[in-house]
Amino acid sequence: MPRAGLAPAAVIEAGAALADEVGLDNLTMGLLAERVGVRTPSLYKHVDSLDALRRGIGMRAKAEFAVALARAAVGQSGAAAVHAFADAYRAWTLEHPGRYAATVRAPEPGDEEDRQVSDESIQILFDVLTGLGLPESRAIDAARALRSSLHGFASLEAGGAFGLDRDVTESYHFMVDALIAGFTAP
Amino acid sequence: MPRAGLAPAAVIEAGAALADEVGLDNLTMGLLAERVGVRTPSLYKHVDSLDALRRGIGMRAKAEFAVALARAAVGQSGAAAVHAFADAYRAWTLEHPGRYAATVRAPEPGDEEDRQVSDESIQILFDVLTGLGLPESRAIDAARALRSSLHGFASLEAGGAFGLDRDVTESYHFMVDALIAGFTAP
DNA sequence: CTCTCTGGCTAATGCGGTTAGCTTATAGCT
DNA sequence: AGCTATAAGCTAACCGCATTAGCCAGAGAG
Repeated sequence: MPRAGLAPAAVIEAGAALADEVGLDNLTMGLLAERVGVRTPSLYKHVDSLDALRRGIGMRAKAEFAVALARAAVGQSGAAAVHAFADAYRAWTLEHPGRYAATVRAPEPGDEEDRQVSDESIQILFDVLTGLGLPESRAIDAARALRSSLHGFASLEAGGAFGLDRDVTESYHFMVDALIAGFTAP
Repeated sequence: MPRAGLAPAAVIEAGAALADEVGLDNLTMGLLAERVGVRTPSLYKHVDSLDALRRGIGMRAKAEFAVALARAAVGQSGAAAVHAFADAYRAWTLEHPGRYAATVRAPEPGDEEDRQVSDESIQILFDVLTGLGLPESRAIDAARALRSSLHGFASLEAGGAFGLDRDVTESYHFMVDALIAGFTAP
């Protein structure tokens, strides 16, 4: 009987791809096993549990997401950097809905590895916002506001909550513009 | 053997309360059955399925949420109305996390009853925003933006994503202020 | 070539949702 | 009050999915 030649990283990667296709909530050990050409129990030789699989997908996704965000914002400054960041944010979530859902889970308390990866995107967000010239005391507020808005928009869009005909991309740009204007207002 | 005297509405209500306690995702037929003092299969005399239960909780919650929002905003106008709306939004979600999670699910296509209840909150949101004197063409954009931001904030806060010490309520007010300023900016 | 380690498999457990089919409390009628 | 039909509850059973136990063989190290 030939081996499938799996490795934990390959299982996580396949899981991430599958999550994008069927949704993180519908990701099942049986489905993933079929995808990688193996029987369900064999997966446990590579991942500890379904929960561990989700954590692995989440950490991998957080790292990929941070790279995409950084690449988009690099070389830009001020409002343009914020827009580039926001556009990359939305594009990535639309392209990788399953991965994105996995990135939303906050790390378990004490999970240093996860916390570190999670902080990467936050750091980029901070860097982008400091380019707006915000006073130090408002940086955290602005970061929370922008993150909430982008996440909420992505979450609602993915859930099909924007029924009206009006162009969704335009609404997105309007929101980001409004936030930038509000951040830098007197 | 005495009857428990259940009714569908009572089951939904108990389910909503239980969802607030354990989280919508952890709401189980067995748990709810125990709560209402009945064996699991007996629940099916009152609700068609777990999914139907969630729909019922969602519709009930949407109606309650709309009432809370309307009550908060009534009699106010302009920015004050928006703040009252936003504060009521956050307070309600913190108080009813399970119910709130149930309100997020978009209605199934063709589910008129659900769609109608879902539209109530949206309508209140529109009414509050028109008080800002927005041009008609921007009303939808602003509604989407505010909803996204409030939902995203609530969602992240519930998920424990705001780790830093900085006061969360202040960040929330900052976000709402920024949006209002941005909406009404030139 | 052999030994060991490890990935893969089958069988089995347990939980959660759901269905089938029986039993009887209770409402409504006479 | 007695009779009956309906419907609420119950037990038994099924199915899907996560997970564990224990066996077997492929592949690399020597």
